[in-house]
Parts: sequence; structure tokens; C-alpha cells
Amino acid sequence: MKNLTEKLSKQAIFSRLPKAILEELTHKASWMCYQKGDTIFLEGEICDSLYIVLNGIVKLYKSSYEGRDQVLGYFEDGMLLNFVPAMLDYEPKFEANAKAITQLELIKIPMQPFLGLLKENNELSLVVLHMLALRLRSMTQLLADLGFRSVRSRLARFLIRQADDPNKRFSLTQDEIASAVGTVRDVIGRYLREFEELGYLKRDRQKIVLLQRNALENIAEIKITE
Amino acid sequence: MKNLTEKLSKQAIFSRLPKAILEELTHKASWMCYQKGDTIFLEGEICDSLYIVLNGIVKLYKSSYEGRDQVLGYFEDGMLLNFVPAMLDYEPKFEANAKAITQLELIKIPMQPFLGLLKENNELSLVVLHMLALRLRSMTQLLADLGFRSVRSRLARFLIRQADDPNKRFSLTQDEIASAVGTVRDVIGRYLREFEELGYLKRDRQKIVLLQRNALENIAEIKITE
DNA sequence: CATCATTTGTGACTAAAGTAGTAGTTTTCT
DNA sequence: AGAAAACTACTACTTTAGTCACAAATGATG
Repeated sequence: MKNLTEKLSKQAIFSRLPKAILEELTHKASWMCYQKGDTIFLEGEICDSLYIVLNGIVKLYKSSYEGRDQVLGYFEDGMLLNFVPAMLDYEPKFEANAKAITQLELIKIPMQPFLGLLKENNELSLVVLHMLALRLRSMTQLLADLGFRSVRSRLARFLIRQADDPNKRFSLTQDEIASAVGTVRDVIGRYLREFEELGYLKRDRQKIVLLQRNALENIAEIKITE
Repeated sequence: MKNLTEKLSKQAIFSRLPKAILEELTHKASWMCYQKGDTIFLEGEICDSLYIVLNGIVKLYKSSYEGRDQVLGYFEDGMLLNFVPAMLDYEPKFEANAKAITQLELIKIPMQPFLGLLKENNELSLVVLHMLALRLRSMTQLLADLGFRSVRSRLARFLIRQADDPNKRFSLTQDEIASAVGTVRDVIGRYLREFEELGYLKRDRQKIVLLQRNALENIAEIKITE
């Protein structure tokens, strides 16, 4: 238990809270651990708890009936999951699916005590406010991408982002890419082949190496506004 | 000036604040009035102020370089505009375009004093938190719609929402609909004609009357291949 | 190391959405 | 009223995205 309190206190969101309060939270919180690929929750399930990522990456995504996925975001250390429903609803339901795409540790905190804290602690509110603002921004970006850009362009952008990510922590199956880009595997395969034929990249299974980054940037950056 | 203080105090977001503080805000705030169709701001412009809608409706939308629009949301009485950039950025720029789609009154408040208030007043933080959470939810919904549903289905859904809106406060040109649905005018015209031929609705210019609401509901709710 | 599950490769096909061009309406504004 | 502006109609065409079906490669594991 002491262990858990410590883990909590290391999260930016809680770092300024007095120990006493943390201890209290700890009593109600629980610590959870997942393997890569594990499902954490599914859209529609009822749950009035809040999750905080300790380490690892969570993929939050929506699924269509046809089995197509669309990623809403990747959540890393210190980020909150399920805050919106937990704050707004009487009987909160997950609004999307979440899956561990790396080894993962989470803390689960019932919303009631957390809301209590929020009401008393403005600093905490501000931290959460900041997080939501960031998330809103990324959603806005995502929406514009989805609305205006072709799959081809979104894929190019995704590849560049991946290449830039210093710690490539998760494997890129075509299915994984498809859900990030918002399309189906077949289409990703088709464009990857095209890019390869054009000499923009080289690949060996899930290892993709960009050869002509700027060519891809052109495809990706076809501008929205600026 | 006293007038403005009063207007401020009537907004849910400020209603609990002591008069003295409101007066102080008022000094820095300004009151603005727009006609239907007026542009309030454009993406990319620098502005470190926050807007609060007093009455009327603001359309917030992104534009693509091809001149296509995608609505991010409609903002009504009491809602905040430009909060995210104003909170996150050192030199905040509007992240989207905003236009008055009805007669409109706004209050504009420089972000600095507002942030000051936020830091001191937890109740205010919580109200804003609540607003952001709502907005995040609507964006999530929007994203799923855009990602998974056909234009046809999105249009049907839009028409139903409009029909349900008790006070149809803004005119529905095909362009207006197109931007809400995330496509171009032509396509809207095509589907409207189809719906009319099928007997689902009747229209006379911008007046649209649903005749078979449930038929449209099917198209809106059920899936693409239909 | 044999087998089963996951992932990838392809080509042919279908459907949805966007583009273009031209013409015809209303509405609005002197 | 008459011209300009905004909005709508319609048809034909092009591109993009998604679907289907099946084969091959990889790799995990008992």
C-alpha cells in the first residue's frame, strides 16, 4: 500500500498533494498491470473510475460495426483515461475502447473521491484542465485530418511521426497502422507497396525505413490552412 | 460599464463570483456585437483573449485549402471560445474559424486576468473543466461520425437534429449543411434530391420538412451498406 | 518441427465521394 | 425595376476508398 502511495505521488498530477490526502486516495485506488495486446476496457461498459497511466502506452479507439477502428489517441505516463464520462455522467460508460499496446501499469481510482479532491484543490483542477485542453487540441487536429486529408496523406504523416518517435515502442502491423489512420488493412498495404515502389521507403515485415522523407512530407503536408 | 458587469454576472460561468472581482474583469473586457454571417475570427490570427457568447450562435469550423469546411461545433449562450489556445500557448492563435450564424453578442476577455481568476477560484476552474469535458465528448462523437459513417448517413442525422431543434434559428443553405456534415454542397444537393424522390422529405428552398422521419433515422443510425 | 494463428500480398470488383461545367432560380440591393 | 449576388439543379466524369477472395509468409507454441 505504501508502495501505491509512492507511485501516486510520482505522477505530475498528484505531486503537489499533501501526503495525507494521497494516503486516503490510495485506500480506494488499485494498481493494475497488463500485457501488450490486452484489452483494458470496451466502449459501453459501465465504470465510474478514473485511470492514470503509470507507464506504458494505451491506445484509445472507437470501433465501427463493420470492425473498423479509429484511434482517438495514445496515452502515456501520467495521462488520464475515462475522465470525461466519469465527470459528466451519473452512470458513466466508457466512450471508447482501450488496449495496452505495450507492457502497461495503471492506477484505477474511483471517481467520487477524486471529484472530492477536485472540489477542494484548485491546483489539481488546473492540472486536469490543462490535460483536457491538450486532448481537445489533439482531437481538433485529428478531426481536420480525417475530414480533409486522403488516406494516403494521413498514412504518410503517420509514418513520419513514427520515424520521429525516439523510442519506437510498439510494433506496426498493418492493422495497427490502419486503425491509427482510420482505414482498413488492405488499403494500408496498398499504399505501403506504392511508397516502396516509388522508393520512398523500404520495409521488411514490420520494420519500415524511410528513404525519402521529404517526398513523404510532401504527401503528408498538403496543407490544410496556415 | 456597469451594464457590462451585469451581463457578465448573468453568465453561469461567472454567476458565483463576487461583484468586486467582476468589476475588475469588466475593466478589461469588451462587448461585441455581430450580424448574421459576420466572421468573428479566422484560424491563425493571433489573439490571447477569451470569448464568451452572450446570445446567438457561433459556428466554429476548420477550412481546407480547397475551400471545404468542417464544423467543429456550434456555440451558444454561456459558452467559451478560444479557451484552448489561450490557455496552452504563449502566443495563442485561433485554431479554427468562427462565424456568427445568427445575430450575436459576445464578450471578449483578455486571457491574463482570466487565468488569474482561474488560479484563485476553484469553482470557476470546475465550471470550465465541465465545459471542456462536454466539448471533448462532442468532438469524440463527431470524429466517430466522420470516420465511420457515410455522408448520406451524416446528412440524415443532421436533418433529424435540425428538425428536433425547437428554435430553428439559422437558415440551412446547402453550403451550411455541407460544412456541418463535412462535405461539399453538390453532394448535399444530390442526397437531398434523393431523399425527396424517396418521399422522406419535402422541401421548398431552405424549408425542409421531414415526411418519413423513421426512414431517415434508419439511414442515420444503421450502417453504411444499408 | 508441425501446426495453428497472425500477418501480409495481390488483383479484380463496387461503391462512395468529389469535380466540373453549365444553367436556372431566388434574393437583395440600389 | 433591373442588375448583382447568392443559392440551387442536374448531368457526366474521375478518383479514392473499401470489399472480396484467396494465397503465401511468418512466427509462436505445444
